[in-house]
Amino acid sequence: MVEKLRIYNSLLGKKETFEPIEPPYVGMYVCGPTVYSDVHLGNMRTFMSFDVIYRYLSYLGYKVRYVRNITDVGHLESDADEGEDKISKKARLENLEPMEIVQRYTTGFHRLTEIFNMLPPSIEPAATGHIVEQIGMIRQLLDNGFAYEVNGSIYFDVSKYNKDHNYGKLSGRKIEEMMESGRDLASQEEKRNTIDFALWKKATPEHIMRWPSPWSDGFPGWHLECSVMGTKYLGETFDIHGGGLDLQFPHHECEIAQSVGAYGKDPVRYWMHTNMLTVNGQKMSKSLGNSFLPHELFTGNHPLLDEAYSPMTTKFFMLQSHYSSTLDFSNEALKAARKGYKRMINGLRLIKEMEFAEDGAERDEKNIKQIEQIVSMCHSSMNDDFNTALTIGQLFNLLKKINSLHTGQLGFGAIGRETFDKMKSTYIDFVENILALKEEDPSDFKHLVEAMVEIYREAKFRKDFEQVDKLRAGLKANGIIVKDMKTGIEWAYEE
RNA sequence: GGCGUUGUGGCCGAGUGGCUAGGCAGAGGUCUGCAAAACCUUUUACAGCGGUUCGAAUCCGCUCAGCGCCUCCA
Repeated sequence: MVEKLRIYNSLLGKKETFEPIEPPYVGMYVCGPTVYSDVHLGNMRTFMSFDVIYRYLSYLGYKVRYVRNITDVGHLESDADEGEDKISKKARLENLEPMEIVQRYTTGFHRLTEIFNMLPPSIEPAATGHIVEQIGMIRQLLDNGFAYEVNGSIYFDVSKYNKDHNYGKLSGRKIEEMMESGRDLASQEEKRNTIDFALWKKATPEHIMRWPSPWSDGFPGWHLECSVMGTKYLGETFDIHGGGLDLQFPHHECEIAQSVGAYGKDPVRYWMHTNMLTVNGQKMSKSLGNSFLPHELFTGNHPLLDEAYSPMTTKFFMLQSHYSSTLDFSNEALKAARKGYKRMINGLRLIKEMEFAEDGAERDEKNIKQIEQIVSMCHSSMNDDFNTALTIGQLFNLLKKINSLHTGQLGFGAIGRETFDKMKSTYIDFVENILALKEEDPSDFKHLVEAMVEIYREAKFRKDFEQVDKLRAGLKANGIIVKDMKTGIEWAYEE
């Protein structure tokens, strides 16, 4: 491709040409889920977006190491109710071991990624597996004078850091303003400034998840795990760091401060943030109670849903917007997406079966040029900050040509073998490998069998034995046997 | 309150200083035993008011409305 990949970098607030630090290698870190409850659809949107980004980077030939963590340290619910963390709270409610909670929801999350046809990341590190490294980073920050200890807890000294560095450069904040607007909460008494954040918290007696450290039995601060694991697996400076827009501040801002404070280097070249999924214009979130669980969507079992929507319909719906735009959920939009998805998949089935056949049609330069242009637009759309929405539009344009070819309205000879091959590989690559949409079988195949058996009954009644034999053979070939019994005609699985 | 961000046709949703986004829905047509699919054509746009410009929905200003972050959050 002539055109180069451009990425919107949150750090600069503009798109820039993507240049990896050490091509062809690319390091990408994405903040993964906190596994104390089911991930909801909004969470999945982010992971799905980065799955497509991962796939497209690979498609371009980059060797991507994709790290997506699992946050399994129960961080504090909020600064207000200090002492209890999300995971141990959930464990207490459900009468389970904290790690049982972690295991359950991690497994659930993994199932979902498969259902949505996502690739596993290269490395999926857990925060609890990196306590030693986190303690190490805290030591480094203490040595460098950016952290201080109070009663066994360690805090990051933001104002000291800000003397020589710019705390707030990612989220566009000014430290003075934040210090004024900081909230007056009990847990902040230990901090020198309200904007300081915890690197290590001493555990209260009832806190279940705890580890020994030089300062106290306790647990690491939330922001630390990403800094530590990103550095460990991708280096002190790596290419891409992604996550939901709601992590931009304070989480990502703190990550930058920690890395710069510890290693003196900016950790990330390109910061990418995915926007929120909304319901009736409001952010979907667990705390607002307006979140959809994926299975609620798949079953239609939710007060706001008219009916069920399949995983691929959902995925298509999400990919029809750009990752950096908010996307609002509605039944109408989902229904429209379902039709669009099916149209696109029908096209995939067609083109996969289609082979070039010289039919003597006259070469049609206009059509060739159109197809070439659409193909190149597919690439340039993705190159333009992974614009899946535009890309899908182009694929539909390509689909028109495919369908015309299929119905004979456009001759193979008109476009020639070369253009045909390009069209075919582009459509398949983009739908199947980049957007990663796949065919969904109609779930109730039993209805199909029942319909066949009904035709069998009628043929038998007519004594059309040729038809009867054909139907029986067809079913048997698919592992279904027809049973002609005195009491009636039934079917069963072949034993 | 501070900082952002968004406002596109019946719905969803891209995009852009002048060149058809696309999907869904609607209308007409081709094809067809019927139906569907497919293909072709097609209607209703860029929140409001000003400004810059040969030309703006696209840039600037103001107004209105929504949303997000500032607290755990993808």
